[in-house]
Amino acid sequence: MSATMMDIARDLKVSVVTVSKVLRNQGRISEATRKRVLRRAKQLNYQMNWVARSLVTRRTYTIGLLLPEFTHSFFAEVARTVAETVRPHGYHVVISCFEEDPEQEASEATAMLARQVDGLIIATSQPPRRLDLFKRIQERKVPYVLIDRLIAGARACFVGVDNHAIGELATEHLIDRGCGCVAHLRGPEVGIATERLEGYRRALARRGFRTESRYVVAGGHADDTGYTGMRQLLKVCPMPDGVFCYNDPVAIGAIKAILEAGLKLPQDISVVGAGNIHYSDVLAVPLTTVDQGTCRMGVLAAELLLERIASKQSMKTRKIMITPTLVERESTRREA
Amino acid sequence: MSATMMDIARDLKVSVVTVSKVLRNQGRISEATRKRVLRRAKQLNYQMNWVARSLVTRRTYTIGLLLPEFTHSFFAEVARTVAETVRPHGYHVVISCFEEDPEQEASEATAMLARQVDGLIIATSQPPRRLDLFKRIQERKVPYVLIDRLIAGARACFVGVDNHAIGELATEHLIDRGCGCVAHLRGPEVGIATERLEGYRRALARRGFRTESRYVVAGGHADDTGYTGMRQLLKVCPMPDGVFCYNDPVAIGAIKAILEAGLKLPQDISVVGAGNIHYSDVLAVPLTTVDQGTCRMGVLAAELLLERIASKQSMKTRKIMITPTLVERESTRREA
DNA sequence: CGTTCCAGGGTTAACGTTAACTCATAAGCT
DNA sequence: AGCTTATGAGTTAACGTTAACCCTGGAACG
Repeated sequence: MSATMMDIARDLKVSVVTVSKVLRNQGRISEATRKRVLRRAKQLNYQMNWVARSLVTRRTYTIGLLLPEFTHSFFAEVARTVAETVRPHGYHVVISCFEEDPEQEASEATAMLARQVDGLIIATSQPPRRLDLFKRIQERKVPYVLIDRLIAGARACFVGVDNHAIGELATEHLIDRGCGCVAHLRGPEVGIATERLEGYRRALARRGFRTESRYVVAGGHADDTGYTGMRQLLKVCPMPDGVFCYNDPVAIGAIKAILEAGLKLPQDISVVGAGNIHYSDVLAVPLTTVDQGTCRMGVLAAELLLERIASKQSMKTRKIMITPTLVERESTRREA
Repeated sequence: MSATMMDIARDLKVSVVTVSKVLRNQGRISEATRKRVLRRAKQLNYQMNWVARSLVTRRTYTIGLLLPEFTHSFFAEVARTVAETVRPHGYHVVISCFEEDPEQEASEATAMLARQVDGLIIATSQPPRRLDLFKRIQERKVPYVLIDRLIAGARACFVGVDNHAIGELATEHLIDRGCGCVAHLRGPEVGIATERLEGYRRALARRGFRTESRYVVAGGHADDTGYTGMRQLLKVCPMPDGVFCYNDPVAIGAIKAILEAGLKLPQDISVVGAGNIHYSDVLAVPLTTVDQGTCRMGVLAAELLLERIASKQSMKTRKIMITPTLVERESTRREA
């Protein structure tokens, strides 16, 4: 079908190896031969077959990115930065999304290993039910980096954000702005959400408040749970005057419920989200949120993985914790 | 490193081919041998090397998805549905984003071809400056499907939405709702935006209005251009009482500008977007928009590609046009 | 008893490329 | 002249699988 090195070699009556050397700029080749090879390659519209090359070099220059979902803008952002970071190094990214299903996560990871990826970046499902998966990856000696979601006790590289700090930052900001009753719309039962809740608790305690369970409402990842959760909070007496939301989508849902109830932001209730997703600043009420350094996370994970791929012997595992920062917009009061 | 069929064969004193046959469920193998092979494979934690298999079968079971950007939720949605559609057929998806840069598009496509993808789905950059790219793909006889963005005159399969209809639907809806002065925040200089503008013009003409250039403001893909564009429109005299926005992000930006100016939606101005992106219904003012059948687009493109991959001889090219539908929410007036 | 047939394997040669050598030839040096 | 050295190739054998064919021994058949 398409031209191979053998075609070029036959046409030019040289050996395939000579062609290979020219195309890789390796070995000693006379200028004359080099030019002939390159010309013929261009004429035949030659394209290297990476499958064949990978088989012998044992490198695919492909890294696998395993995400819970595409459409969550946090993960989309991660995917973009990872791809951009590895591209200059000649790597490609295969993305797969397992929809928060541990079984699918395992099967997707297996498929990637079978396709001989050079490394993996994984935002693993929570709670991690398939620890055998990581044992298998480790056995194959394929380097991998966990991102965003840590596996407790695993000896693996990790890049994520300090979720305790997120909770503390958001809650203290609300208190600083004069909120005397700060509620929390917490996320699902996963480590990262629990840590944010923990940060919320610590901040309250440090400022002399008690955590009251009626002000902590369980929820999920998406905006619908923020909406229903907020409606629930509005019925609590006394009504909270500040809400720390697990993430921005939840905060968006919460804001919708608040406005629907005829209340004003931030006069009646202040809201803080987390994530600093793209739309959070074009909302009707631009969202005060905690930036978790999404781009830096992608870049750092990618760089860490490249480093691990380059250094054959397993370096000691590293855990990188990004320090979150508060982004003040208009969903929290200005005055103290 | 990791076990190969040869390891299994050596251990069991059978030939590699026997192992291969067992693992593929092909050829005649006695139950006894089959069991021995499978057991040993499990013991060794054997994983098929797809690179080697692909080299000989000439199929990678990988399809390439070439997108202008990840983070735009439309493309993220497409990516998700494509991946979900092809997964049951054993295919994987390699996504690459070229950031609206034709050169990068060409180089990413080349890299995918080199990696021997079985097919390509491309939302090509606009205007398509690298037609040679598609000639090269065609020469290689790799099936491909264009999505969302068509190349004028190309003999290629295509799945997209009827952009004229989007413009007409949105504009007529605004007129039906009593808007006497409908403006348009148009997108960038690409075919798809021009078609929406054309639909806007046609609808105006059909209802007896003239298109006035001062009510058509140029912009881009993102919300910032919607914001600045709307601020510009608000200064026009008389002020429009209805705006058809090129897409939802632009509409979100426009709404922000409108609210900032102290005007009310939909009482003072009605806004229609296009795309029906996820956040459009959780905004402070839920957005009336035109749904472009994003999921169906992904599914149809994937199915079309699979069909083309399956049927070796090139079937006749097909162009599938999705009919958009209006999704009425609260950014347009109810009363006529 | 010879022939056919089939189950259950095995052999050989790819697939397209690269790693690791080897081998002429000519040039440079003593 | 005889030795080393550099140059510009070529040879051979992988990499891990599969396609396409070939073989053997026994059962079935007339």
